[in-house]
Amino acid sequence: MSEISERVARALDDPENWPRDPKEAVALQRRLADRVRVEPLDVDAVRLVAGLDVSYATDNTALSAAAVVMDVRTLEVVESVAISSEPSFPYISGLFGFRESPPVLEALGQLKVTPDVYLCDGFGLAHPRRFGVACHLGVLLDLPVVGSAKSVLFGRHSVPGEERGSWTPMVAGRSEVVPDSFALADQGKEVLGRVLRTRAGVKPVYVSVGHRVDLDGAADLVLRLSPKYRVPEPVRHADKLCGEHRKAVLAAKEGRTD
DNA sequence: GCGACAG
DNA sequence: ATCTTGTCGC
Repeated sequence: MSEISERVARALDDPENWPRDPKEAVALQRRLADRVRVEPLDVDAVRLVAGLDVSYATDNTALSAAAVVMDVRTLEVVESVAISSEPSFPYISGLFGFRESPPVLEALGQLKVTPDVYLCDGFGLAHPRRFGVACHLGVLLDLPVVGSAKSVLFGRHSVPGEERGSWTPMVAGRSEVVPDSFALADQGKEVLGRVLRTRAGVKPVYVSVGHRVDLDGAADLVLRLSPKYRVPEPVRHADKLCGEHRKAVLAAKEGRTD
């Protein structure tokens, strides 16, 4: 059994990790948020990154999760895993981790290789209680996790330049576009994440720390993983894989009428 | 009380 | 997230 499998099993098997209603979930987030650690990440030392994503059926009765491990330097897929399951928690903005983590953990448990860093399709610290899904997975596994989201949930920010690589800080506060977020950050406002232009002239992505990384390292990594498309490659591949997997499972089910 | 609200 | 055709632009 790999090192990841053991961590996954510990996380999934502990009933304390899986509240059955939103009220308990919020309370648990507040407790787990204290365990998040921000620390430097040497991106040059990173080799394998696992992109994570989940695809849901329209009727909300089925889902598929995928983990795609890529070599940061060559952007080649080293290993990919997809699993199917059923939703165990409703989608509630702010409680995303409770819905997304179980299937993602299940997929990670089947990995043979050991990624250096994990990349989530969602937020980390840029969250009302500083506990987005990237923090959630990071704390449950105590492994480095980065969050990269496609839209904003929480945080004020200005618009970065149009060229690839330009960015602006996201500071604490209700989601809103402000004239100059660098000025706000200089005023001592808590920096929660970074609005990063991964592709010239295209809507930016929102990067934040999940666990055991820092914002500079997280943004550096996301930019390196997005040489051509807006969404970083490992997440892009995981998105495609879990979508295909879910459809394949559905087709197989209908074919057998059981 | 009202509006906002990752995937 | 998912359901969907065409369409605008590099």
